[in-house]
Amino acid sequence: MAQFFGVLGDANRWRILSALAVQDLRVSELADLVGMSDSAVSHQLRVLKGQHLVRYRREGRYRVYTLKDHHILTLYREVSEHLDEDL
Amino acid sequence: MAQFFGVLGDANRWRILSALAVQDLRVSELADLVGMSDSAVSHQLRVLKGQHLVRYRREGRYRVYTLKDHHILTLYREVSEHLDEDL
DNA sequence: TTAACATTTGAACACTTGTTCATGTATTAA
DNA sequence: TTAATACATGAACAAGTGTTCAAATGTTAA
Repeated sequence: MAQFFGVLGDANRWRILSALAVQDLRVSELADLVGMSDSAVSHQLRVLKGQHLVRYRREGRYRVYTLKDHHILTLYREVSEHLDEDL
Repeated sequence: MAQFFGVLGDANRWRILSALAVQDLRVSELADLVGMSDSAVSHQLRVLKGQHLVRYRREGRYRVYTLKDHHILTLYREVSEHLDEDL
């Protein structure tokens, strides 16, 4: 449980998830979008995969990553509301 | 957002929140319940307070901590379900 | 088959985080 | 007022985390 939340406790990982919420993407595309190196993105995708938050399919020589569980968006909205109360 | 999730990314903080979900507690009681030092609990309560997850009221020379936002329990349940899918 | 491309992997490093320990502050009982 | 209690705080340290860089792997185009 704590481990799962911990994975969501990083801004770059949220950037990756947000990008994937819009559309499936290759690693290099993700890297460009979120402004990280390919390698850093790859490392983080591994972490996200570890919590079954993303998965990939192979397309030619690319790996196209996709959001595995859209529940995460619900989670995002709920926490947003919680945080709005903090003003 | 990431910061909020990061705060939930620690097992000891969840232990504290879980204990407070049952009943309001003083720092020393919390420390006993979760098996941490008073000081460690105090440090973590500060972190939780920073995200408006707990608050306290003074009672005599004690501080009685209480869950400030029970939404957190909903969050817990939702993530539990997500994690159950990972089998 | 070979070269180029896309991504992963592992080691190294700086940075962050959580705990302990010693000390400080606030509150009440004596 | 003083001593004791309850808790907070800050510094210090170990352990954990995220990034970079170099090298390895897998895939396709030439």
